[in-house]
Amino acid sequence: MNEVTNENPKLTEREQSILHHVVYNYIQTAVPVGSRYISKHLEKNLSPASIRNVMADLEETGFLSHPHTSAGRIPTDLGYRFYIDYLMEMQQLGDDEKLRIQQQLHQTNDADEMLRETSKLLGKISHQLSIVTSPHLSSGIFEKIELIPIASSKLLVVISIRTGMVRTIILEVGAEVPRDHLDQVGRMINERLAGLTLKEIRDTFVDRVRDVQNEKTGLIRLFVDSVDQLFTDSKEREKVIIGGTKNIVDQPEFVDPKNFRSVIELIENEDIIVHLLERHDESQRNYVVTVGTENKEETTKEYSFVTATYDVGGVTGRVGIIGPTRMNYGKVIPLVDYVARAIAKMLSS
Amino acid sequence: MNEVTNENPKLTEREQSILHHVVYNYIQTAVPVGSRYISKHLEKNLSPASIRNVMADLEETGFLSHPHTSAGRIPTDLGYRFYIDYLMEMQQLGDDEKLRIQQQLHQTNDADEMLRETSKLLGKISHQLSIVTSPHLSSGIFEKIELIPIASSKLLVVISIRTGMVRTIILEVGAEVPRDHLDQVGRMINERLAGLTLKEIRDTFVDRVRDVQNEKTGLIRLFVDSVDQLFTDSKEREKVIIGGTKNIVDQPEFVDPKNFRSVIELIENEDIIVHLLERHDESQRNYVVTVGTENKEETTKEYSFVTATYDVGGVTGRVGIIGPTRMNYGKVIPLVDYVARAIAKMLSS
DNA sequence: CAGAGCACTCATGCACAGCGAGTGCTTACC
DNA sequence: GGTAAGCACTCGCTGTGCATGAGTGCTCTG
Repeated sequence: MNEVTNENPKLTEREQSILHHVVYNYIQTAVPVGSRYISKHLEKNLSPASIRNVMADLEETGFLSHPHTSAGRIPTDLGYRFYIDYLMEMQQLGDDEKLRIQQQLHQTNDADEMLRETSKLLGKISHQLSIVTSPHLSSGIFEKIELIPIASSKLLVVISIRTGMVRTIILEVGAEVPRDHLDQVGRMINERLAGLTLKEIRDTFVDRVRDVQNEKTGLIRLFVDSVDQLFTDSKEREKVIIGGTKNIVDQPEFVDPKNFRSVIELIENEDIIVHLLERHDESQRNYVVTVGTENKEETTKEYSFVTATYDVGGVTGRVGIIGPTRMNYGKVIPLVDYVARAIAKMLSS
Repeated sequence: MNEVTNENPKLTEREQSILHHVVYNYIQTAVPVGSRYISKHLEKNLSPASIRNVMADLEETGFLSHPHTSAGRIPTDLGYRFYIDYLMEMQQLGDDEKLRIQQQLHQTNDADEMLRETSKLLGKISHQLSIVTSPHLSSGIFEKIELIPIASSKLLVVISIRTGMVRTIILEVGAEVPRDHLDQVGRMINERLAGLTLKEIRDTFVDRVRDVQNEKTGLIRLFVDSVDQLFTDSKEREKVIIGGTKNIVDQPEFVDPKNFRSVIELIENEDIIVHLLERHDESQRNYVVTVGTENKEETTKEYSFVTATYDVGGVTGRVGIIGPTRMNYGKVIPLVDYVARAIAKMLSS
């Protein structure tokens, strides 16, 4: 754990080594780490005083800080960032953990429940809060629509996505629409929307049916009005599964009830999380880590997010964990990454 | 608030009056109440010493206790029970609160979201944890079934309930089944199950289709095998919506992190709550209150539950709140009751 | 530039005292 | 016999003072 793994721009080797130790130890113990301690554990023998000099430099550069005069140093968000990018070694995932994850995934074949349970497990293994979003259907490709009358004024709309997912919505229709007319409208929609993604449909549906907009039963008009409801996964708005609250409160940061509040705030306010996940989604890389203030939100400025995308034929979702910035990134990142791949594999089979 | 509202068996009028004061004040302040305080506020002038005597009696009978020698008295579960049954006055619900509830209910027409938001509001108004269960379909009456092929090996089953609710399930069928055969099977099932509740169907489906069990495509066999999945509301198992965590942590009992843990335990372990709600369901009365140890569960022995049923044409669900035994029953009970009625009205329209 | 020495700063823990709320008990009164 | 007054006692809570120790910053020397 002491080698510097990657090349990097700004810091001398000694500075890096000491920063590494500070971050590593602080992550393990949650106690500010002092010069004496590092002096003892550093392979290269340096006196505490020398180390203090380096530390002071690192503090000036913005990688470290200390809570009060006579306390050890703790990493700043910038310090964590440097640690993650250049110093940290990924920890291999244990075989037993892999096994637990696989078992959990195969325990049920209800996708929703699978995600929920996996979320719980993720929380348990990482001792953090875990988040899982249901697959976004937006980028899924439309296969076909079916219209089934189920009561005089109710219409069941079934939309199939190419990967095999299905979405059903109930619409209120003004008056009863004859079966053959329904079939006819259905056929027409199927022809016009074939091969598009749901997102494309949302954006262009009005144009695509403009010529038939005034069709007699008002059905097309109803569809136009409900296009958001129909082609937006209702789950997208709210369905972020949060689990593992029990685990995160064991973290030493939560002896202070103030932090307690903030985590509950986070759990209740799913919007914040959804918002942040969207930003993660824009990234190209497979997994994304944001540290503390890097997520602009005030509420989350003391938390880090590690998320990864799972992709099932264009339909994607996210899994990840949330925890105090002082988190074991080296362990959590491979874990999240592994779970994401496992879910993708599971869902595509 | 000082009149004794109901007749009751065991206690003298003075004892009741004092018990009333102790419980009432403790609910308001969360501070053990002493004899001196009561002496000052009691309309009938009694010295602290006399009140202490009565209190000692009440303690012996099991209605009061005190945490340590030099502290005031706090009610036991039994004390709360007596208070609820005989002493308490119901508080009228404020017009503004009624308004907020009505507004919330009409904000969306998605039933699930409506319940979720109402739960949040209930938590906010009561400053407690709120629980809402989705309607149990079990006692709903089957209206019709429809079978729609959506992919070569997938079948969408749509089950309508008389009150207008609809449940959709996707089944994997071994091989493709021709459309006309599907229709034929659908018609048959519709005939045989008409007018039954889902629960009855679950219990007797096998018998009702025994004669056609070996029909060529294996469709009936598939239905028999999946009867639980088809006719049990998937939501029944898990769908209890818990909201208002943010509010309950403001309660003074949660300055102790130990209690914090227990409430999180409760939230994560929905099973416990579901289990308790089942017990509440058996009650005949419209609303049910259980205090502390009255719910046998170890985890909930410091919490009280107030729940009420909402009933939409035989399909029922529960709404309620959970909080420390020291809760404002006089306010919470009418609130829960009102919300239950409002939801029922909302859903049946 | 490394390291030793030293003064200084704080957080933490502990013991101790004082306060005040409240009780229980005894005794006196009507 | 119920009511009240007096008094000693208990116990939690708070504030203070003090010792401890970890850790720093700075300076000076090799």
